[in-house]
Amino acid sequence: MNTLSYGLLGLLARKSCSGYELMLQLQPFWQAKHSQIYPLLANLEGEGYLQYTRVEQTEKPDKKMYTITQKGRDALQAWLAEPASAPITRDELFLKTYCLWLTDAQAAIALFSHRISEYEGKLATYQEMLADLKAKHGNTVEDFSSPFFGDFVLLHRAVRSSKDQLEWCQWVIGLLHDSKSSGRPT
Amino acid sequence: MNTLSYGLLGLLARKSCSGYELMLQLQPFWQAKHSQIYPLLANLEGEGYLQYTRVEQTEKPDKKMYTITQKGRDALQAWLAEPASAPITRDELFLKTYCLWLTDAQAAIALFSHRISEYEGKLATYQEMLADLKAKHGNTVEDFSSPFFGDFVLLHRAVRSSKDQLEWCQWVIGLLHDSKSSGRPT
DNA sequence: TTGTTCATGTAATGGGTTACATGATTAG
DNA sequence: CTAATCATGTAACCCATTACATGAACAA
Repeated sequence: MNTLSYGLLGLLARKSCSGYELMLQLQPFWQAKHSQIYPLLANLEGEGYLQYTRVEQTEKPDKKMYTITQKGRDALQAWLAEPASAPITRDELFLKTYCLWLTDAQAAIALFSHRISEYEGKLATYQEMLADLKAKHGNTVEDFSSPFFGDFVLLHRAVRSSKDQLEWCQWVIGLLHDSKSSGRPT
Repeated sequence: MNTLSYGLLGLLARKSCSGYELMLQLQPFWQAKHSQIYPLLANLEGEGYLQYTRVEQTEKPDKKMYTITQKGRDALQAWLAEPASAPITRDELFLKTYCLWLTDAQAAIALFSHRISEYEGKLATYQEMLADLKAKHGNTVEDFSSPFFGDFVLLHRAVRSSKDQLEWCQWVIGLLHDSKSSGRPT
């Protein structure tokens, strides 16, 4: 059982979903393509952690609705009791930053500007999601026995780290401008 | 050519190193085991991006010192001109946070406390590294044509995001305490 | 008519970890 | 005596992405 499998169980512990829906819900906090999810679901079903029923739809393809079993819930509980392993971050921008001295100021600024425009969009999305959550479940988000508590703190994390990354990029660009004008007079 | 290969070229553009040294230097910003690095180095050497000489040592095993070639430098330059792809983060704590409602307050607090103690150590390490860098190269760190500029901004990033993660964990623990005492009176 | 959403799957390939393998020196 | 550091490599496996495959509805 790998981490993504537990992630799928965690989503299904809230409500039954199709593989496609699971993929969409998972996106913000764990990247995974459908080609990885479908085989895992089949496997989890084979091992008795999930069950599914085929739902026929008109005007849309049929889908498989997966439901967690008691065995699945037990496995989730056991996993939750263990400490989370350290996060893995792989950011190409870190490696490029390490090589900045090999390039010129314009190219360097372009690298960080590109990252800024990427993250401005992400930040806006997370902020909207957080506002929606507060509007709909404002009274329950701070009660940790509600599933919305998890959503609430995760969205806070996403907003926070997006802002942090943006600020860092802007700070670096500022340094690059200073270095360009004072360090190398025309 | 994958991202890690460019990372290795980036390290070797500063100074010649053995595979073992590359592995150690890479750790803080890109996780990679020696079993991944050695074959990549052999491949880069075969393609003409690197050269190596065997260095015999007394009291220590022999090592291969790799040096970047002009072809390697050209490849690095071309890679630097392209925008960095979006970072990938996989944090098991996110998935467990999503499932917090399934567990009790003590277990939840334990999860975040564990993460805090992990990151307190990391933060201290990064802060030390940054202090050392400033002590040794204080005058050059803000000149982007110096390799120390890259080190400087990367260490800033590491310190920043460690702090951000710690603050988030502490904030969540605060909410968990509040929820425990006010939401569920004894 | 071209692209997007919904919906599921398999196959091939690439990226990354764990385990296997060796061997000397040094610190606890 | 055991573990860690230095030093290199291979093999097996797992995890993840890209590409292949199908097909209907709907919007630009």
